[in-house]
Amino acid sequence: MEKKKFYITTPIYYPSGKWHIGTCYTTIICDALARYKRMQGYDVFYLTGTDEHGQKIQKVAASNGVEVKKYIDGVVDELKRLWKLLDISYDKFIRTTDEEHEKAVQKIFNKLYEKGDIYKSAYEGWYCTPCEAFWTKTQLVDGKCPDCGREVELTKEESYFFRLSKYQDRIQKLIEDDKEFLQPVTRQNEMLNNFIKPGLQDLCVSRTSFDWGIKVPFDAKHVIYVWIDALTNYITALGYTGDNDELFKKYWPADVHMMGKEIIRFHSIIWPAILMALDLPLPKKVYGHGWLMFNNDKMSKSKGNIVDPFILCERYGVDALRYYMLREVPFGQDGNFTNEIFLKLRNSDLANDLGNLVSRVTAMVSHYFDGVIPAPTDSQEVDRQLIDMAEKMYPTVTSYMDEMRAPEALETVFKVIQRANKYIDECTPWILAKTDEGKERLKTVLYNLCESIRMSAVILQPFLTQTPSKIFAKLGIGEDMGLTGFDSLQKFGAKIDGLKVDKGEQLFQRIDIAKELKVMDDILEEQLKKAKQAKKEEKKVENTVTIEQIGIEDFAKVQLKVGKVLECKKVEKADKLLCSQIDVGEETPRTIVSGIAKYYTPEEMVGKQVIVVTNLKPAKLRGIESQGMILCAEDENGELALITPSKSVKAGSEVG
RNA sequence: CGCGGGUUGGAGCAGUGGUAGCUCGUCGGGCUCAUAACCCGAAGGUCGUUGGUUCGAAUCCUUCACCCGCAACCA
Repeated sequence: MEKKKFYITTPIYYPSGKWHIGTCYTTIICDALARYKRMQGYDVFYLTGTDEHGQKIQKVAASNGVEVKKYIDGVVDELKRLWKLLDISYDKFIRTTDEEHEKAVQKIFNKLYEKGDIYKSAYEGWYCTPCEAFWTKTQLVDGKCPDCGREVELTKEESYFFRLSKYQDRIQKLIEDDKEFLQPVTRQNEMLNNFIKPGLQDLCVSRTSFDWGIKVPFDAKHVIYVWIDALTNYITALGYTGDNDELFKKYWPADVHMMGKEIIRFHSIIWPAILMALDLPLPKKVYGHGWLMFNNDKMSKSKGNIVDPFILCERYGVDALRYYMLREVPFGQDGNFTNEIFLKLRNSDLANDLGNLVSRVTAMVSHYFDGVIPAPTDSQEVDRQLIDMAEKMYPTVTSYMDEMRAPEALETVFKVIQRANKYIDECTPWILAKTDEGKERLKTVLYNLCESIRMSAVILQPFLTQTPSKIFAKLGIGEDMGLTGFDSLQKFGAKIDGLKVDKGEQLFQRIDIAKELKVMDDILEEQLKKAKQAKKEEKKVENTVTIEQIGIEDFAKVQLKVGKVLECKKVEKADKLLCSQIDVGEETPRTIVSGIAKYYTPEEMVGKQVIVVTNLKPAKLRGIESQGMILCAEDENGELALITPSKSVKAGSEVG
């Protein structure tokens, strides 16, 4: 009989900067799932890769003064090194710059074009410059902007569009009817209410504003935009439209697309629509997991609040990191990463519970039976509980893993490990060892312990990649003995007696948490400094490269005046906007809307002197016309600070 | 009233109508095989607020407050 297949994917990552621990999270979950399924006998295909096109990459590479492909190659090499370090068992690593992929994307684009699902059009809209909005003819009121009532301009910009609207009904039905498709369920309503029900717009799938991408096959001016370029990797990686599409025939549709919650929208709406247009089966599941926060703050490259996974692995081991990721982030919710919890978890679960259990058991086998695992002789009621738990472990873990609940799966295993520790106390081997009668009983006790450890190690293999084999080595179990596969978990009582244990080194050294925390803080601080430095450099480059010098006559075009805030209130339904009445020395005060509500309260604003750009074209913001702009300084974190004259100056005074 | 989620012992969470539970931390005890580990016990909560339904509400309905996502907005 042919093996059942299992196709699992991570998103393809964007190589615009350094890799961090959040990137590892998705990939490690997928890896555990992939390994789990392999051990269950599935024919698994695990895909990951990188999304390498787009304007941003082009820019980043330019600011580093490197050729684009060269720059990406460097970052991708680093990523592959990271996956190697973390024992990621992917079957294929796809890059959107792979020739195969590029060809396939062009074919797909063609196909959709021929079918009529991609069409060339223009933003044949009437553009209202102040509102920065396109309107269709029917939306116009008396031929003018429905928002601000001003003249609009007929603008045309050519683009290719994907007929997403055509698939609206099918997508809605998919999400409403197939409860398995989008997980977790809470996301289903979010998608339906926010995006699908309001109506899906056709999607612009080409750009002319940059050229780092795959060309539209029949119109070289246009570059294919991310939707069709990136999402299709899941099928092009299998050879779809290629010379050899055996993999595609075998593995598609995907069993799981795993991803962070920020991109489920694209995977649950756009991607299925593309597949529908191609007449291909849809993936069985799109799973959006939560984010891994760092100290309850969103991880971000620019903030520099990232823990370098290379450092973590080096200092504390791959398994410690894998364990954290798989154990700590609950189903469908955000998890939190802190150095302290990381170290505590490593100490308590891995060192104290698991490591120490293995130590004490192997030590006893060595002391009392010359290192040879004894055969069990009798069975008592106390043994029952331990054996029961060990036997139930595999079915329980399986049912959790089927729902992708690694935290609960691991919890199940560690319950057995804890039970084994308790079992030792209940049986008091050190007392048994003192009498002949006791020693007979001790054989059974130690056998039971060794067998529990073996079973736990077997089941831990998809999660931890180093520890289980170390445990097998300690128990004298070789790979070819048939004692390390899932089939050996059906029954407690494998033939391990007679094997020679080797106490060897501790599995996990305990860590002095206070001391290590300090070390990590220092490392982090170092990183922060570097991040800031890098940011500065970037700014410098920007300033010298992209900002051209202007003459005084250009500057004179901008009219700046001192204004005094008379009134200020929040703009309803907008959490960034404040609306102020500002006296700039004119007859009536001006109404100015600014995006500073996060940093200033209306009360604070009143009475303040500010610098106002007075000859800026008015713009309508949230329905209020803003007649100018208040100047603010913005730091690298995006924090805003008002610019104020250092002395009180008459309202309306010129600035310049 | 844009959509959705949340508010439970010091911390992090589980618990959808019937004696309030888990992990960590704290305190006390036990043990010595083991990595100062392991095992046992205790303290600690009027389950955000208001009103209601019910024999009975953390759980259902209602009021308000605060927090967090997403969306919008950010000249």
